[in-house]
Amino acid sequence: MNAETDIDPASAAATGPPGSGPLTARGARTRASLVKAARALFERKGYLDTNVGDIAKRARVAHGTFYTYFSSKEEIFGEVADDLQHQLLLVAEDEPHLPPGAALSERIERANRGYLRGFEQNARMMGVIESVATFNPRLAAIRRANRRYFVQRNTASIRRWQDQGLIDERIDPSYAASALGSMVDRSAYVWLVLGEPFEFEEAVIQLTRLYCNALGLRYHRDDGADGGSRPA
Amino acid sequence: MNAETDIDPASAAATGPPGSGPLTARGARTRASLVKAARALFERKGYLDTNVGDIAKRARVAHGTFYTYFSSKEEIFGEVADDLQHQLLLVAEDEPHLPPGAALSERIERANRGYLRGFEQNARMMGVIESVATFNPRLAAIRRANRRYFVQRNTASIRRWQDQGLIDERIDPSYAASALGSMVDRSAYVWLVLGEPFEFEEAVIQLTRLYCNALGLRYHRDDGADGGSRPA
Amino acid sequence: MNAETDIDPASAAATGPPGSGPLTARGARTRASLVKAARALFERKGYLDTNVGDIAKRARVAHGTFYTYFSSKEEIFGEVADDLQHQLLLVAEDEPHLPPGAALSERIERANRGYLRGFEQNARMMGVIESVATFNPRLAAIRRANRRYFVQRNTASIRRWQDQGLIDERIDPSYAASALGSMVDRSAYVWLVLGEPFEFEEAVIQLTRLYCNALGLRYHRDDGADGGSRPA
Amino acid sequence: MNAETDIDPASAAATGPPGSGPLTARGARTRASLVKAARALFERKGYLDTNVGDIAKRARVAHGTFYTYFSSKEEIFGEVADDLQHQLLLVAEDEPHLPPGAALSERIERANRGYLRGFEQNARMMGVIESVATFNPRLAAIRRANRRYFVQRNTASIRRWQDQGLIDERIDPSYAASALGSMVDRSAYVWLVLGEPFEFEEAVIQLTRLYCNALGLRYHRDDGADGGSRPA
DNA sequence: TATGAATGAGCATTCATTCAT
DNA sequence: CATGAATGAATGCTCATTCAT
Repeated sequence: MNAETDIDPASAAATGPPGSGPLTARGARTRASLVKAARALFERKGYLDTNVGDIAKRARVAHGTFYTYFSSKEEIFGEVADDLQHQLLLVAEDEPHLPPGAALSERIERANRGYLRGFEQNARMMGVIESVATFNPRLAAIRRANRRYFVQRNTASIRRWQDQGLIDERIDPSYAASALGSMVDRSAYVWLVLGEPFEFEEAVIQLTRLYCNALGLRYHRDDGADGGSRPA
Repeated sequence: MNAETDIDPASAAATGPPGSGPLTARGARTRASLVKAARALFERKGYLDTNVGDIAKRARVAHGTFYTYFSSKEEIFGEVADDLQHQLLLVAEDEPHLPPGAALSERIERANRGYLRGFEQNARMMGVIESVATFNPRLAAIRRANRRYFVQRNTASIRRWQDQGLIDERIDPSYAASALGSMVDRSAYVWLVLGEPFEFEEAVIQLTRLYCNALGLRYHRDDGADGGSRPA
Repeated sequence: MNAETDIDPASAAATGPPGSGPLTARGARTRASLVKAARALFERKGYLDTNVGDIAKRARVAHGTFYTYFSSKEEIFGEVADDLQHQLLLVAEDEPHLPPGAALSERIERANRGYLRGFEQNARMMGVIESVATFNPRLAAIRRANRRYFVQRNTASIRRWQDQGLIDERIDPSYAASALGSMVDRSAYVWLVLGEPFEFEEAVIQLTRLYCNALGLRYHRDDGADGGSRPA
Repeated sequence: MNAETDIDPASAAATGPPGSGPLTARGARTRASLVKAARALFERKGYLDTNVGDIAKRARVAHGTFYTYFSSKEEIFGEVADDLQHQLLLVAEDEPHLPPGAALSERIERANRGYLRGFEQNARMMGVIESVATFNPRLAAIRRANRRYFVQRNTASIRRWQDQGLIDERIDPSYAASALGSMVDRSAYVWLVLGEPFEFEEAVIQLTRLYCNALGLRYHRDDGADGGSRPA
């Protein structure tokens, strides 16, 4: 639902010479160890303070070997970010499936939980990706495109719900999709990267409640109460 | 309302000798031109791509003169960010005042408009500040503290509104303050820094509607309708 | 980070090439010592085997200081080559002046002697310049332009001599200027750079004889003989 | 006549184990494709910008395979230069043979035409060889030896012609051989490598005229005129 | 023979900061 | 206060060559 952190999967695939080509088992091992080392260092020291020499050293290969597989620090960062994106999707899909007739609010809750869960498991790296996107034009562009995709998807959903009379008709779907996406995104960042204290399950519930309320959708948990979004 | 971008005003004042205030009028002028040059360059090229030499050159002073007034690039950046913070507050206060008995939703709308307005007038710099906060620990700490302050204030407000029976009682004030603050903050960033298309007034209205709805508060504009957050 | 390509209109104007700008006496000294060191190293080790670090070390300045005055190895090489060019002209002008009514052949001899003399005094560097011109497009372009200038000048002279009936009328002035220029140029290179054995005065005389003969011009030295370019 | 660009044929043959000749047909093919690829790249990008990896890639063999056949980039360059030398000689010999009693000037013209023709057909590579000879001591030494050989041969010819009373007796045979060789050599380079405009046949004629004139030898083309090298 | 992974020395360049004048 | 020269550590990247398979 909120995945503006995606790295365009195509970009990595399109990577030409250095990363492509046939790989022997040995080469695959070396490459993997470089990626692993890079991720560890990016997480610990951030993008700027990680240098290629460090990555190579940690992967126990010669400095020059790095360039057998990647043409720059930026490129290996893209790969790490890409890998992470896959993990995020997997985690989100791993959430227990809902019964066929599940309420809309339950589906929103599930999506929020999935997103937070994925973010939590990769919090350090998510923070670094966010950081890099603020000063690296290429990353920024990918992020923008990704965000656009998700916002459009959510815009369509919201519009459909409106047409079905499920939610507040005064809401503008695209603003709502954008702003509520920002809410979830940023909350995850604030809690998991900046370290603002929170409790996971409660966060999911509150986030979902705010989300549903905002749309004008009922959301009730564990009680028979109406749970209307208006007091009294 | 959303001002996690604040730079602690104390930080600049706390700096030691090299950053100490200028005494002569000439010194004041030099210092001001450095700050002005720095801001222009930070906006155009970002923090990383701006170097001290450029700042001095643009301010038409010798390279070394920079260090008469600032002990580092980081310090002058803090000052620029600080100046900007003042502007933001001034802009927010400049919003037309509401009549004494104005509705809560109107106050929220005013705050959102003020925040967006201020952000809009300094969008480039806001983007750069956000960026620097992602990789500079000192900036990040200041930002965290600032955000904490605003979230706590809003948490108190929300709690009070709950006590007064104005809003959804199932909402947790601190989560709501945090998440809704994130929504407004991040939306401003997405629209004004990342360039996602939006229209100012509509954005204010929609943001306010989502905000009020989320809290379970009525918000109606230009019509006599109930404006309840639930459809039908 | 990715904006080093920006050219700040103001800064560029103010900066100018690293080599320009105001120079204090100290700066002038440092710059001169860099140029001197560079020339010495270029002569001894050639262009490719001379690196910026060496130049700085020999000039007894920090590595980075080099870049206060020159933006690259290529640039300082250009300066050294330029200086040398001035020397060459000075040397050529230093040849004893001929009496007003001197014969054409004497003027050719004087020119050849002047050229060889200048080349001899800077033989090492002339060799290096020739070398660099073979693989550096910028140097090559300058050389081409330079050569064009001299060839055109000589073409004009030859044409004039032809009009005056002084030389072989079947000669094409531009081919002659080009080819005879090549002869003198290359001979100097072969003798003074490649080390092919020769004796200075004899070389001047023989070169001039071949030159005059080629043009169909009489050239006699120190004797009353006819000195016609044809035997018997 | 002018072939200072020769690469000593012995040099390649003298190379040790790594460069030893291929034994199998397959090896011969691999080796040949490496040489072909190398020549293509040297011509297109010059010596310095061509790297072993590129050569191997273009020859469609593994990087390491290169070293099965050549011990260094320098060595394969020597081989390419050597091959070219053979071509040059073949081209020169391919010039139509002269009748038994042909005039000296005709023989000179034929030699010049052959040299220019060969040079023209391999201009790019000739330029690269010239370039490499300026910074590679080994190539330079080979070139010097080669040039010495041709100059000596021409010196002997000129001396013989002098003894036969065919040419200017005041000419020093070795200076003349050297300088006139330089003239032809360098003219070919200037026209065909540096791109100075010229027309092939006219160039041959003018070069030959200058050459003959310089020696004090008659040279007339297509007319019964005397063609004396002196006006009037 | 062939492969292609691995090596690691080498180098130009940047830039925040210091310091002598 | 101002100047601008000087510093030198830091780092990404190249590429000829070796080596294990």
